[in-house]
Amino acid sequence: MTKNVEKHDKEQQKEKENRSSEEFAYQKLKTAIRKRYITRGSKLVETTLAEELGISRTPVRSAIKRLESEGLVNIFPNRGAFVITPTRREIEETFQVRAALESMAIELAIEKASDEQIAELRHIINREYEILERKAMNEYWPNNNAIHLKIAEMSDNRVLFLRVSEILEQSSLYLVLYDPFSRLDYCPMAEHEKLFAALKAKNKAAARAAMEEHLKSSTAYVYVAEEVPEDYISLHSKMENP
Amino acid sequence: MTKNVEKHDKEQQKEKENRSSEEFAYQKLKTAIRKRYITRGSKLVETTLAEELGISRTPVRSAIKRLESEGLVNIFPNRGAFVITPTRREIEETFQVRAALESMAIELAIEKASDEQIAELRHIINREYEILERKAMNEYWPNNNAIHLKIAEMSDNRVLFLRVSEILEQSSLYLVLYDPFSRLDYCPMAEHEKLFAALKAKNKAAARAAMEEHLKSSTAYVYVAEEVPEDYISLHSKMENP
DNA sequence: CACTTGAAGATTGTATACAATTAATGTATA
DNA sequence: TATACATTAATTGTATACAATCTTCAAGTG
Repeated sequence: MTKNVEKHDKEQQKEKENRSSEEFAYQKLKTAIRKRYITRGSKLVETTLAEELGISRTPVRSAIKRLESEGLVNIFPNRGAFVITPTRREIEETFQVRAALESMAIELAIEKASDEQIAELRHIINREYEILERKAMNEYWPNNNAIHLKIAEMSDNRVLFLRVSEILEQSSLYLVLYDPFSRLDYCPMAEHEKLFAALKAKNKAAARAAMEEHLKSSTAYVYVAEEVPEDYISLHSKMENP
Repeated sequence: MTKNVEKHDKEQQKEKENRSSEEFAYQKLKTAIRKRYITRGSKLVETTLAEELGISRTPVRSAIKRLESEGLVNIFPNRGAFVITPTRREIEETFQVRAALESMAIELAIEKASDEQIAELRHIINREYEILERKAMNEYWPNNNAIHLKIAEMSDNRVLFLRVSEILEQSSLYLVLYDPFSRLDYCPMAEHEKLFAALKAKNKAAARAAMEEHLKSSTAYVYVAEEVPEDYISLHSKMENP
C-alpha cells in the first residue's frame, strides 16, 4: 500500500538539503496522500516509511503527528496511523464549517480589500479558464485553492486566513480522496464569477450567499465511492481500527 | 522561568500510570501554562522539562509540538519553543473567528437541540450563579467554557464542535495570560441569559446577535498588560525570537 | 465447533547517544 | 570603545537501541 513513495537515493538527498528531515518527510507524505500514492484508510508504518525515505523513524513519526493535527491522518495509540476515510457526514459537516469561515472572510474582504488585491483575484480567476482550456488538470486544484486563499487574505485577518488555509486543505483532500479519476466534470467558473461580482460591487449579502451556495454545490460533487458506515471512523476520535 | 512545574516523584508516577508519557507531559505543560507557572514568552527547554517530569526528551518534544499545533506555543526551528505572547490584534482576530463559528453553532442548535440538551444547558448556566456566590473562581472558567461547548454540541455537527473546542481553549488562554490576578470583574451572566432566551425561543437572528455581542464584549475585557508591538510574534509564523 | 489461551512476531512508544546548529563568551583589532 | 572573529557551551535535531504493546495464529478446552 505504501510502496509507491518514490525513492531515488541521489535525487532525494538533493531535495533534502536545506530542509529538516521532518519537513522532508512531511512534504513527501502529504503529496503522497494528495496524489493518492497512499490510498485512504491505509496504514502508515513508521519503519517502512523511514527506510523508503532514507531517514530514521524519529522525523517520520513527527511528520505523521503533524499530519494528524492537520486532519489528514488518524492515529490510534499503540496501533498505528491511518490515512483518513472521511464519512459522507464528516465531509458535509466540514464544508458547512468552511462556509461559515469563508463567508465571513468574503464579507471582511469587501470592507478591507485594496484595488490591487481585487485585481490579483481577477487574475487568478482568469487563469482558471486558461487552465481548463489547456486541460492542465493537475494545475486546477492549486489554482482553485488560490482563489479561496486570496479572498481569505483580503479579509486582513491573519487568524482567519490560517484557519481557512487548514480547512481548505482538508476539504480539497476529501474531494481528491473520493474522486477516482480526477474527472472534474464540475466547473465552478460561474460560481467564482458570482463571488467576484458581489465582491467588486461590495454587496455583502450577495457575497455571503454566493459563497454558501458555492460550497454547498461543491459538497454535492463529492463522489463517495462506497458509502462508509456512519460510525466507521470519526475524525480525531480514537475509536476502533479499520 | 520553568522551575515551578511541580515534582513529587512518587505522586507523579501514580498520575502517569495508564497514560503515555507524552500525554502526561502534554497535560502537565498545558496546565502549567494555563495556571501561569510558565509565563508567556518563556522558553520551553526540552532537557530541563524532561528532568523535571522524570521522563526522556522524546515525549516532551512530542508534547511541545502538539501544543504548537493547538496554538499555545510557538516553535522556532533550531532555536526553541516559547509560550505564545499574543498581540492585541491576534486576540481580536481570534475572537472574531470564534464568533463566526459559535454564531453558526447556536443557529444550528436552534434547529437541532433536544429538550434534554436545553435543560442541561440551563443547568450549566445556573451553576454559574452558584459558583460566583461561593466565589469559587477556579471553577468559573471551566464552567463558562462548558456553556459554550454545550451549545456547540447541540449543533449536532462534530466537526464544528471540535473546531469550537480548539478555538475556545485558545481564546480562554488569551484571557488568562493577560489577567494578572484572575480578577473577573466582568460577569457575563446577563449575556448568557440572552443567549439562552434566544435559543429557547428559537429566534436565530437574536441568537446570532447575542453571540456576536457576547464575544465582542469578552474581547474588550482582555487586559493587555504591556502593549506588544504588532510584529512581535505572529501566531504560527517563524519569525525572530523574543 | 466456537471460544479461550498463550507464545512469537511485528509495530509503536521511550530512552539515550550522537550530530548539527545556535547562543554566549572572550579575544584581537581598528 | 566598539566591532569582528573565533572558540566554547548549550540546545535542538536525528539515529539507534531497547521496552511495552498489540496482532497473529496455532493449540488447547468446553
